[in-house]
Amino acid sequence: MRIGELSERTGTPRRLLRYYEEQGLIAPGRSANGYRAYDENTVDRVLQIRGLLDAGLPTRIIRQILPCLDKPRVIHFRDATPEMLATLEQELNRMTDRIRCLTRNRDAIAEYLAEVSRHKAG
Amino acid sequence: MRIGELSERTGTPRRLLRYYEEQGLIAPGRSANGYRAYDENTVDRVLQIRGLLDAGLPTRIIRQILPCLDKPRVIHFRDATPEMLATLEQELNRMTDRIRCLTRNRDAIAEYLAEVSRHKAG
DNA sequence: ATTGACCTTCACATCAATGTGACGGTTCGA
DNA sequence: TCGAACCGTCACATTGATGTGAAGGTCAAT
Repeated sequence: MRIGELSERTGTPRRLLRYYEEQGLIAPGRSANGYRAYDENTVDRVLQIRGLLDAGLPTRIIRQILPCLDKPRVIHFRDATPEMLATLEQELNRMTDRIRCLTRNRDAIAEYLAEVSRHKAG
Repeated sequence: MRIGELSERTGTPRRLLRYYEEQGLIAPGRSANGYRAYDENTVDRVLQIRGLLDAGLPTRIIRQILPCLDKPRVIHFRDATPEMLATLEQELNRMTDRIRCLTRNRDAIAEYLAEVSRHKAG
């Protein structure tokens, strides 16, 4: 598919699709006329990228973790350098921290809303 | 305490502590000489702010949700306008989305690391 | 063949979070 | 009283993610 369709299907401005490519997050082919050619699973990948960006990860990190998330999992042991593994472990920890923080605060908001609605009902 | 101590105890540059204040996230008093005076629980508040920022929330949103998270919970019903409640609910949903995304990807990284280490061991 | 809806690259603009440093006042200990 | 280590404001710079628009190529339908 071309960039317009991908943009529509992912709700992502074309500008950003090109930006993600520039950042090495996606790598579309090119058709004869020079247009970018995306395959079907790029849709999911873009959504995944956007989710991670929205969760505070910078493109630099996303670029590093994306290859580990491909299904079916194929491990390129060239890439699995000790530094890379250390980075991954560190990011994994940061993600866990984020999850904790988000969960705690989300639950607090939920409690607040529950209490407000209890008040209105009571 | 003054800004230096708060900075050290939260690992946050002074510049940012002033920025958070400018954004209405913290509101220190002032001592006679004009120095900012923070009380003890500002430490936790700053850590909470940093966590939320790191998880992708903008200061604008953090400013809105912080008052709902104060313990002990005191609901200022002036603030609980329908629009405010709608915003909170929406942010709650976005946070849930983020948690889902982070959890999924974190688990995938964990699996990847497990597989690599299985390979090294095997 | 022209129009309109695509696509391309390039470049400058914006916004939020953060870095950095200038310049000056305060406090405290040697 | 001097210097070091704080603090204050102000302001300009940077970085990453994004907005926007110009100038031009491609292609399908009329």
